Amino acid sequence: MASDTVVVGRAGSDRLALLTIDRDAPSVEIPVERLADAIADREARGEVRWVWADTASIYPGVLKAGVRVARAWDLRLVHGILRDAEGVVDDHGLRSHREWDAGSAAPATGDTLFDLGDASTGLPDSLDAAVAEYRRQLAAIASSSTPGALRLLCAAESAGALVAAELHAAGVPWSRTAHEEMLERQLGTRRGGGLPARIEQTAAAVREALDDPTASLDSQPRLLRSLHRAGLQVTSTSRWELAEHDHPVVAPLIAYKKLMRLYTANGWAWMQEWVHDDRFRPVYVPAGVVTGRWASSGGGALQIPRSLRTAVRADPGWTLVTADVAQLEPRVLAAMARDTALAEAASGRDLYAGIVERGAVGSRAEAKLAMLGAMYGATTGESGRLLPRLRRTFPRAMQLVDDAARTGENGGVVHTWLGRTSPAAGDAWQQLQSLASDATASGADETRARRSARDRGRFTRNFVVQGTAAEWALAWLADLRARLAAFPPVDAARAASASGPMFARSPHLAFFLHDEIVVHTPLEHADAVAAAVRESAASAGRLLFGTFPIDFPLDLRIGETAEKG
DNA sequence: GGCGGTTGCGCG
DNA sequence: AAAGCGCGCAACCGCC
Repeated sequence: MASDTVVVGRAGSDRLALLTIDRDAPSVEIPVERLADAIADREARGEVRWVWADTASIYPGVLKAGVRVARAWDLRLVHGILRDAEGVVDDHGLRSHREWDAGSAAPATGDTLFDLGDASTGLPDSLDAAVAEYRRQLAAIASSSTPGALRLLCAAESAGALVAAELHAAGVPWSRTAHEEMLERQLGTRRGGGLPARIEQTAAAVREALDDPTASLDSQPRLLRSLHRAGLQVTSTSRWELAEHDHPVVAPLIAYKKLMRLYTANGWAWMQEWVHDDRFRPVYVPAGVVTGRWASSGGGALQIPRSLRTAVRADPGWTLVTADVAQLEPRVLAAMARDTALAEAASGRDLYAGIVERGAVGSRAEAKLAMLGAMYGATTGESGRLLPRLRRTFPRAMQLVDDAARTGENGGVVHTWLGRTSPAAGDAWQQLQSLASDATASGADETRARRSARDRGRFTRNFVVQGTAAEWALAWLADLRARLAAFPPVDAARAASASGPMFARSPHLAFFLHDEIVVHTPLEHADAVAAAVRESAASAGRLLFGTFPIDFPLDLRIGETAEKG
């Protein structure tokens, strides 16, 4: 049961090469279509870490064959981390190998078979190239100032890439019926050609209030002119500004915008394009955000309105375990800063209530506003006004974010708890700053430079918190994924077949959004899954922050729909 | 008719 | 019109 590392590369147009690098053995060549079998064989014999160029290109085909891997190392994603990592002093040549900077070869649908990178992405695909890059990465980590943390980050990032592919393969169980009922209830009946009934009615009410039967409601410039003609002196057509005016057009116009948003973003056309076989299969993009958060492409997976969660429905005989972390970012901040006062305020309850109890501010709403302001860099308004009180009560936490902001304003880089480093200031930014410090600089130059410095400070301020929260979430996902894999499969007769061959008979992750997960599980496993979700959250906290007393309480529900109860 | 910029709004 | 971070997407607009 010794642990092995197997590097996968290409050995020709239709052959792959597998090399077990910890052993003195030659590489093995197999036809591309044998990869899933080879992986299944090797996984059955003991613990193994698969090293490959790009999980998003290779793993979907493996899953489609009903095979899963326990551990992987994604050379593309790890390269991105180490290339920028401040703690990597001697990079062992890694940074000069720019060919690993190429984007993923994964198509939006993710259903190519075993495509190990190709000419269109520029990612290297030979076994030799993969082995060489893997060795550079290990050496770079080993010689860094924080090898343990970086190794953890790279492993978590790679595990996340596995989860992303698995989430797409399994999909979110989706009820077209529930979705359609919701659309009809909100938008009215669909009519051939034109807009749904309630949208038409609301549009008519807007035109009536404007006393303009032909007013265009979908073109911002034209709508703005119509509003001006009707005596409403707004500078934009946004809901926030409209809501501040008392005029008969305001209510119907806001209603119209809301309905149109639902219709265009998540209406019947969206369902037609993105929901197939009772599953919504978004494409997740690990590390798609500079902070390390995931992005998504296609389907707007990370922007599904909460009102649509009612369409997320378990298969018959199955249920959903939905969990989100309460106030993840301020908790992460407390642990990073070793701010025991903030950690105590967060302990075992609503963190904002804890802040009120400590007397920093008067109400929960104020506590939330102040804390968000501290992490986002508010300077004005209510939020900015409350900040000094937070600074007095939680000086260590506030100093951490203030330091990050100052570093960014001065052109420096910051890093997350595990060592993901923010991008360096660009040439344009540097030029703007040096221009402003020149003797001949105008007042306008100085203002612009100062503003862009502040902008950058707010970015680095938030980077450390958002990025570390993303690391905690990766650890949570990776740990939970392993726990779910240990559940016994249910009878084939009870299979959720639309979840694909790999997940049809076992509890599986179905959705992930920054600090929230949904697990689709056979009914009889629901309680055990809920326990696993809680245990993995606690485990993630220990993995990142050791014995520092910070907890990560979950808001957890078990039920057939993922709607917040 | 394709393409990038702008506006507005959904999510955390 | 957000104030104060990070995203993706639809629709429109002006331009080539």
